[in-house]
Amino acid sequence: MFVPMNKLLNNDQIRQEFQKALLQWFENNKRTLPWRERKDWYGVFLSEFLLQQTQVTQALPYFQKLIRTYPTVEALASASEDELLRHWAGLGYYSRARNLRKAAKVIVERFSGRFPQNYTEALSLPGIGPYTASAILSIAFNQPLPVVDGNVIRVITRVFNIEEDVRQTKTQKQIREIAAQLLPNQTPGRFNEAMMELGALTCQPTSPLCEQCPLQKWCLANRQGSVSKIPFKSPPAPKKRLYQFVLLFVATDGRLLTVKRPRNGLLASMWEFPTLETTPEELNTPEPIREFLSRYQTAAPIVLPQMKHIYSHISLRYRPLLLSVNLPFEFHSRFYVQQKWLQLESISLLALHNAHKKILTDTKFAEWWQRKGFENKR
DNA sequence: AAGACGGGGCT
DNA sequence: AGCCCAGTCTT
Repeated sequence: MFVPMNKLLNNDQIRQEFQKALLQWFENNKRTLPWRERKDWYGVFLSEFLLQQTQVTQALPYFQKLIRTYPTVEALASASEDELLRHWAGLGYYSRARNLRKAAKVIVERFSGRFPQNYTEALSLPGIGPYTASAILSIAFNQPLPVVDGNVIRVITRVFNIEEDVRQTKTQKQIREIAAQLLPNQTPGRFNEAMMELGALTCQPTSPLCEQCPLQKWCLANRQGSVSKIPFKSPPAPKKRLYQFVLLFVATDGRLLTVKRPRNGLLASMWEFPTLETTPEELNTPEPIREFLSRYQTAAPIVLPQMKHIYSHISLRYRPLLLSVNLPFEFHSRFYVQQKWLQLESISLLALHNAHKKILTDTKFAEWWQRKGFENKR
C-alpha cells in the first residue's frame, strides 16, 4: 500500500491553495438546489435523508413534495407513518422514511425541536450514521467534521492515487483520515459540499472531466493516467432470484385485500398484495398451489401473465392470481402486520410498492377488471 | 465484518 | 445486462 505523504497533506501553504481552488470552483459551479436556498437546518436534515444512496435529480421532486407537506420538524414529527411512506413510495430504501419520522420525533420531544449540536448525540438519532451526522453539522452549523460519501471517496482515491479496494474497512479508514486532514477549519461545510459537488459534476464515476477539474494539478491519478481504474471495488455479491405468486383476493363488492409488510427487511412497512413464495417451475404451472388455495375455498384462480421486477440485489419474477372470494373472508399470516380490504381507487392512495403497482396498470388486469364490471357499479 | 436494503441513469 | 451511486441498520 502506498499513500503518498505528498505535500498536500503536510504543507500548509499547498493545502490552502488546494482548498481555495476547490472553494472557488464551487462558488462558480454549484447547482441551485432548494435546500441550499433555505438557510435553516431542517432543509439540510430532510435533504440528507433523501440523498442517502440517491442522486440529486432523483431526490429533487421528493424534497419539494415533502418540504411543502411538512414545512417544519414539528409537522414531520406528527405525520402518520403511512402518509409519509406514501410520499416516499418509488424512492427506495423505505426504512429511511420510518427513521426520518422517528428522528423528527426525537428532535421535537427530546431536543426541544432543535437539531443536537453534538456529533455523538446526532449519531444517536435513528437513520443518522457517520455521514449524515457530519453532513448536517458541517453544512447547517459549520462544525469542522469531514464527510465521506461516494463522491468524496472517488475524489480522494483519485487525487491520492489509492488503488486498494474501497470496500475494505482499512481503505475507508485511510480515506477518512485524508478527508479530515484536508478540511479547512473556517469553512468546513462549504468545503464538504464542494468535494461532493465536484464528485457529482466533474470527478464522475465514468469519463470524468479532468481537463476542467480545479484539482487537476494535484491529482496523482491524473498524472499517472490511472483515473479510469480508480476507485477500485471488488465485485459485489451475485443477484438473488425470487419467484412468487401474488394473490389478488377480490370480494364480491370489488374490494381487494391489501397487507402491510413488517418494519424491517425488504420493502419495510410498505403495502402490497399477499405473496406466496414458489419455484421457477411452479410459477409456470400453478397447479401445486391448489392445495393452498383450497384452504380458502376459492374458485380456480384467473392466472395473469408472469411479470418481472429488478431490485439492485434481487431479480424478482412473479405472477398475479385473481381469486374471487365472499366476505367475511379471513386471511391469516404471521408475516404481515396489518390488512385492509380496499376499493381500487383507495389502493392508489396507499404506500403500495412498485412491483405491485405495476400489476394494477397491467393491461391484462385492467381487461379483467373491466369485464367484471366493477367500474360500472359505482 | 458482512449482508440486506430500491431505484433510476448511464454505458 | 452490468455498474454507478449524497449510507445505515441488522446480524
